[in-house]
Amino acid sequence: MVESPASPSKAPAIARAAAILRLLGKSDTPLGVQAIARELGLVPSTCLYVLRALAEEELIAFDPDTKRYALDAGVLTLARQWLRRNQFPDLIQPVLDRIAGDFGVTMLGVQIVGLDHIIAVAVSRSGNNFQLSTQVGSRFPALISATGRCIAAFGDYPEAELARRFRTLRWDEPPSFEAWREQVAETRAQGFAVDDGNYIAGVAVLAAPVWKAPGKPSHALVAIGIGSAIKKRGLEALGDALVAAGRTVSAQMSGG
Amino acid sequence: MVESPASPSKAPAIARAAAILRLLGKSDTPLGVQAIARELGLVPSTCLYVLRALAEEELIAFDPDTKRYALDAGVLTLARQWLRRNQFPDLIQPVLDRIAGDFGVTMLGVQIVGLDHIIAVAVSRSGNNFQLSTQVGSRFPALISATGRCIAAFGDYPEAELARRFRTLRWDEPPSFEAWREQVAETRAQGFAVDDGNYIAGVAVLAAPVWKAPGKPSHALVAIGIGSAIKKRGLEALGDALVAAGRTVSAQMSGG
DNA sequence: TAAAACTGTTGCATATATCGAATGCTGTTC
DNA sequence: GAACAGCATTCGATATATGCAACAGTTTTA
Repeated sequence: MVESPASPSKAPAIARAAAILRLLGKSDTPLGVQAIARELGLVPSTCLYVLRALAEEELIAFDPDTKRYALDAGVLTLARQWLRRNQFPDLIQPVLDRIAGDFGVTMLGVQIVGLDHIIAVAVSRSGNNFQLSTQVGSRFPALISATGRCIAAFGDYPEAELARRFRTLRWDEPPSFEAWREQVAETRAQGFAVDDGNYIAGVAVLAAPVWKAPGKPSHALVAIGIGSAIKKRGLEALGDALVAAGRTVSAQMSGG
Repeated sequence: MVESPASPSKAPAIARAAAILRLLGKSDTPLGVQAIARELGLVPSTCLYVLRALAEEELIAFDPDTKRYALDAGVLTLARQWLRRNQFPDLIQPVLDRIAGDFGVTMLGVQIVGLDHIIAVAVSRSGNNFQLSTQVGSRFPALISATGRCIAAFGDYPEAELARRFRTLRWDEPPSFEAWREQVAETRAQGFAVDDGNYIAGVAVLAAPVWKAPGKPSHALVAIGIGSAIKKRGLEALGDALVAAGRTVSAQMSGG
């Protein structure tokens, strides 16, 4: 269950700690030592030491009565510090709010973590649109949906790697790799990507890239809405708005 | 700079990792291996291994060009998971909003982490009140201000421990320990605590405890406002509102 | 009520993560 | 342009964190 990296890490305790944090995050209820050790394939005693160390750092909370462990508020402090140092959420929040309002869509600002995945770092929900719910901190595979086409179009990744990753994706209505490649090419041409019901049936997703520095895009602006509603109001207009906003934010991020 | 625990941990890598995360959080700019090692008193090579492990887990980001490390968005994911599993912020947010609006104060929901410190986990700023700024994830010493009197009043801690901790606090207008003890007694009697300009001159802070389970309070509701403005509208009324809200939330948390 | 099955926890031998010095690299100084 | 100074990184010896087996509670089962 715990992944083994190609070159064995010189600090395995940290990989274990991270796995424990993620497991506790996933779990809806606090877990005991044995349950954690079993789930992650760890030796109970080692697991106990890691848990104690994490509790010492207040990243996890220990309930002496039930002997159960859960995430603690310390992770919040780290997140706040990350947010404080990152201009991207602050920069794009007003942009997201404006586009969400203008077009009646849910807007996301996402950070691109290589070809592996993307993380939502800012969200704006339009009022009239009922919850196409995504929260800050949510993770998605990098190549999925419109954002995926964006990353493929502007990331300059080797074809073979893209194909390999593409096969692992889960869509409501999977496009063929050939169709997808064509859409990626189109994305490169028009500056924004469209996912028309592939990822989630009936839901349209648009995405435009943002660059912190020349090279691969670092972030993306994403619009999500009911497919029919978006198309009625003009898919092009929304796409152009995303591209324009992306350009502005890119300039601000590389300038400042 | 890195604190040495009483009983030496069996997983020191984790303490180092946590120290690194906090250091990177504090820093306004990405740091190199040597800078981190020097600041934390670590051996550079060990520091490097820890950094690589953290980067592998995407808790920190590594810039290959500058060879610098910074917090990564992975910490956001953990924070989101913590928030998802914790009912307290959700429960109190409407309560905070209401009281903030009614009394024109800034409201905080805080989690109590023993006698060591408290962490703000929910915030509501009243519109007309200019920024008495505190953000979610902020940490404060446990015994400071009104919340401190609350913790002392309802926590049943040994007097010596309280006195020891009390001496380390930094106030704008420090009360004497005797005066403080008296205020703690009063807090116990009336159910809420008041800090009238001690912590921050001219600023009044009120706090009422919240219990998840019988024993020591687990959280607190905190009101912050300009002293004169609060006193004009009635300090008692605000205090009673806090106590009532605290009782309601306590019931919901122990019931559900 | 007994005992079985589970839990969290400890002591000890050993594989191994850490340390400190040595290396190669990059940018700076004279 | 050469020597320096600082950096990140590697490498081997050793202190040590880990894995295993045994222990002691606690709840569930017979």
